[in-house]
Amino acid sequence: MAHLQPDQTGELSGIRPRRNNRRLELMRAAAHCFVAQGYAATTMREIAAAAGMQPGSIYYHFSSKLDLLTAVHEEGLRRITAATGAALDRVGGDAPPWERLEAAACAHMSALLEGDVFFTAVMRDLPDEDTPSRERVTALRDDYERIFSRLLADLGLPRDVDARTLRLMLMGAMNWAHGWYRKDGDTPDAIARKFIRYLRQSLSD
Amino acid sequence: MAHLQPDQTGELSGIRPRRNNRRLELMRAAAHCFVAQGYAATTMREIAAAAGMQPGSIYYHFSSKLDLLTAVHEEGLRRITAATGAALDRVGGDAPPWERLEAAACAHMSALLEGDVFFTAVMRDLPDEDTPSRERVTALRDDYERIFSRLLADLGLPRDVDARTLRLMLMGAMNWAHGWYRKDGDTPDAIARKFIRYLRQSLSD
DNA sequence: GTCTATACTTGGATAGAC
DNA sequence: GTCTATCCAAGTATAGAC
Repeated sequence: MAHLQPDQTGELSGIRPRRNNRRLELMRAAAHCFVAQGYAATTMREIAAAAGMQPGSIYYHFSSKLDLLTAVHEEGLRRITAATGAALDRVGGDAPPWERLEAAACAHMSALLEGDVFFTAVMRDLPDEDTPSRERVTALRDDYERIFSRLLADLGLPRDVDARTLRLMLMGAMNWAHGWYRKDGDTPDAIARKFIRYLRQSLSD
Repeated sequence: MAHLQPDQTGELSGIRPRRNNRRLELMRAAAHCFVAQGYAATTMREIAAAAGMQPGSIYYHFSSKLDLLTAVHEEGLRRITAATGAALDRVGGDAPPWERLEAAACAHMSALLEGDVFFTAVMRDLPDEDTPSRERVTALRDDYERIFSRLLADLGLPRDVDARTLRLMLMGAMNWAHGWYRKDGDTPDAIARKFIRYLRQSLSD
């Protein structure tokens, strides 16, 4: 009871930030590889090299490659949920609904395109192998998407607008951007604001 | 000269539809595997089994796994370009621009979600390995995307709308749909029409 | 054109020293 | 907690018969 729930990474919660230090480095190295080449194409040797350790050493921290992928996804989803929530807190609960949606979209795009690799890894390839751990990841995904569901519900959309399809449309547009985003073009925020603007006028009544 | 350009698949052009018959079956089997699991996770043995042949037999038709992927992508891009072009012909060159865009979006979504697997394989994972063949695939991709660029240019958008970002937004929304589409929900056409509608009013000036 | 058989390489994972 | 060494399975690709 004294320690609450010891966080798996020791980073988000701020509790015990130094313990299991290499575990998080390992996850970050893996996330980089997964983003660059995809999960299946990434080898444990590559991950080990990226983390500056020997392949065998990975298995002290993770029981399998799939276990490592799961950890990366959980971390990524936890972070993106926290980042978007923080952005919403910053803009305030009584800000206009479209402004709140824009804030969330900006947070999502910044995280996906310029933030930590954990976010990006989540969107690159979801673990399609049927594993017990997949349920947890799916649950976290659902939690995150619910943020956007609520924001859309608050817009007071016209009755002939299907909020679910609209949400999937927006999320698809955002997530696909990691395939074409270039650092010398629009910033993630600018892209997000354009997306919202292109939807806004037609639907705000 | 008599045969014009002998088509690589013998299917699209209508010339010599029976020759190299198994080659196309093989490509289709491979496309199925690539869509289901991704390129890297797919093995030559699986492809062979799906095509009803022995692993070694593949190499009579294709020199490598990457060669097979390239062929699948080229075929998919050739087909989606043809299908979208045909849909535009059907709706007519002097139809209203938004109607033409809708027709193209419907063709794209139908192809991606319910059409031949070749289309879908193209969107699942692009060949990121640097290979000479990648240039050809990229060129075909560019050709296809140019169709949408032209359609958007014809809309006569307000000056403060960035046509490129709008195109990428729409393409992202569409391509991401293959991750959430269910046969018991909206049809591909219905989804495409919603997407277009949610963009239309705000932007038609 | 397809098969069988197999060469050769790479990958995930383990064992045990330190 | 990390390393070295290694096992074993699985992968791509080839050779040659039919």
